[in-house]
Parts: sequence; structure tokens; C-alpha cells
Amino acid sequence: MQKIERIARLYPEMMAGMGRLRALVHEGMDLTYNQYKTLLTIADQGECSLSDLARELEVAMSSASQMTDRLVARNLVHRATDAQNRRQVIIRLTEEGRALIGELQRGILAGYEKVLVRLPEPEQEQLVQAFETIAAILNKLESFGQKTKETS
Amino acid sequence: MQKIERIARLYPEMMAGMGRLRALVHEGMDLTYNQYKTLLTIADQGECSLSDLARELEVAMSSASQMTDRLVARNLVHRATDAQNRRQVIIRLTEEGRALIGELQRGILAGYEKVLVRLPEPEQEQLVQAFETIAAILNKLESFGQKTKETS
DNA sequence: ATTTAATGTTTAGTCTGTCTAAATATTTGG
DNA sequence: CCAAATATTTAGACAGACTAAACATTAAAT
Repeated sequence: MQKIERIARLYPEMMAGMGRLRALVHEGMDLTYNQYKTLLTIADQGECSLSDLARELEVAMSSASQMTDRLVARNLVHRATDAQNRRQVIIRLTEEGRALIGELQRGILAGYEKVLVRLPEPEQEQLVQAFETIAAILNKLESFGQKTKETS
Repeated sequence: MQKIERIARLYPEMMAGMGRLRALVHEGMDLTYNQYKTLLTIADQGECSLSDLARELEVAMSSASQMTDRLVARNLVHRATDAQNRRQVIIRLTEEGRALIGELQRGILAGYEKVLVRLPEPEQEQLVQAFETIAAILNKLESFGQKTKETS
């Protein structure tokens, strides 16, 4: 099958490009991409437990815990034990966190703008389209991937 | 601009999918993805200096050096000082390295095969096509990205 | 020819992010 | 009430990445 070789060859090349894109877009931000993603996830959830966060981020719970530590240390996230179920923890953004995420998002949009504007119109469209295609198709991998991670 | 928001929203989603794909495909390999990529780069170059490797991998030279250390420790790569220019180093695969990379590549192809086969034909094609589009477009970022890294 | 500058690599030290395994707590069910 | 299940934390390890500083070697300049 020809496709297989093509995709195997393209994967690293594409990922390198994605890395460059990310570097350009997130350049000068004072949160790493992973921290940003974590903050964003918490924001999306409104509030959630650590298990929820770990599931969303697709990492082990201890990783989510540590990630949360960092954000708590910067006063971007608040972590409290749930009164109803006291083994659980509830995490949510602080005011500062909410403010920062807005600021970051504006910066990131500006970053994408600056990069995309250099591409001819049709390529911009192709790029967005390709992102959508890949996201849609690879989202199915959740189902048969069986990412258990520490829950095995 | 609508595209900007779309791409900003899609980036993390897509990267998560790419991560799952990688996890599936490289599952059970005894080299990490980065080590595999490094080995592959050295193989592609035939032989190269550390600076060459760092440039190809788009990392700082000290990172390339450390990466090489790991592969040398496993006897997959040979590192020798160049006789012509003795501050330079020449790295190439060992026999063992060459053997392993072949084996890994076969495993990786089989991995992609196993994943792709679950997708309907048209989606397989779309996926490959999208990979190609993104790789092609993002390769241009090299030019205006100015990845200097420790050379600033 | 020496000294200085440029080049190429390594080392040291720090940090993020990830994992597993082993504690803790806290419910929940028998 | 005690055993099992659930939720989190801590400890310890490792990969991978960076910067800054030390070395070594070669090239340039006076």
C-alpha cells in the first residue's frame, strides 16, 4: 500500500512544521504551550476534578496533578477539596487565570494572523481545511486507541 | 477573520490526534519517537557533524549532542572526531543502528497499516492528502521563522 | 609567528513534562 | 464495621530541551 509509506514519511515532516508554527505563534508567551492548553481545558470545563482534567489532557493523573501545581503556584488556578466528596478535588481558574487566558488567546490569534497573512489566500484555506480533516479523522482514534494510562 | 479562530481552535485538537496516532504506531518500540527521528536523520545524512544534526532536528546543538549520547550508549551510532577538522565530530550509524532502523521502519509501517485499515478508504485518502498539504505549506515556515537557537 | 577571533563540541545546571509505584484519604458495599 | 473501590498526592526516575560557560581547534590579522 502506497499510502502507508507516504504517511510514515510525512508524519515527522509535518510534526516539524507544526512545531515551527507553534513556536512562531506562542513566541514570547509567558506560559508554555502545555500550560496554556491545561488552562484552556480548565476554562472549558468551568470546574472539574483532577481525573476529569487528566482524561481531557490524555495524561496520567499524576501528570495532571503536577501540571495543576504549577498553575496554582502562579495563582492562575484554584484547587479545593470538594465538600460533597472529600477525596475529590475541584479546580477552577482564578480571576488572574481567567484574565491571563483572555490575554493569551488574543496574542495567539494575533500570532496566527501574522503567520497566515504571509501565505497566499488559497493556501490559507487549504491549511485550515487540512487541519479540520485531520482533527475530525483522528478524533476517532479515541475509540479504538484505549488510552487507559494508569487505569489499566 | 474566521480562519484564524478556526485554526487556533483546531491546533490543540489536531495535535492531540497526532499524539494518539503516534502512540498507536510506535507502541512497544524500544526507541522513543525522538530517538527514532534522530536515528532516521543520521541515516538520511549518511554521515554528518553534530551541527548538521542539530540543524536537521531543529534543536540546540547541546540537545543534539545529548541525543547522540543516548544513541551511542546503545551502540546504535558511532561518534568520531573528524581527522580533517578536529574540532568537528562525525556521526554515523553503526551496523546495529542500521539494522534496528530497518526493523523499526517495518514495525512502524505495520502500525500505520493497522490503524489506517480501520478507516474507510476515502478517509484514508483524505488523511494522507491533508498530511501532504500541511507538510508542504508549513515547510515554508523555515524561511521566515528564523530559527536561530543558540546562534543568536 | 603570535595573538585574537571564529567555529564546533561538551559539560554543567536547570526546567518541563511524562511515567510508574507506593502512600494517603475518603467513600461505599457487603 | 471492614474490605474494596475511588481520588489524589508524593516520591523517584527519565527524556528532552535550553542557556551559559568551558574547551579545543582552526583561521585571520597584525
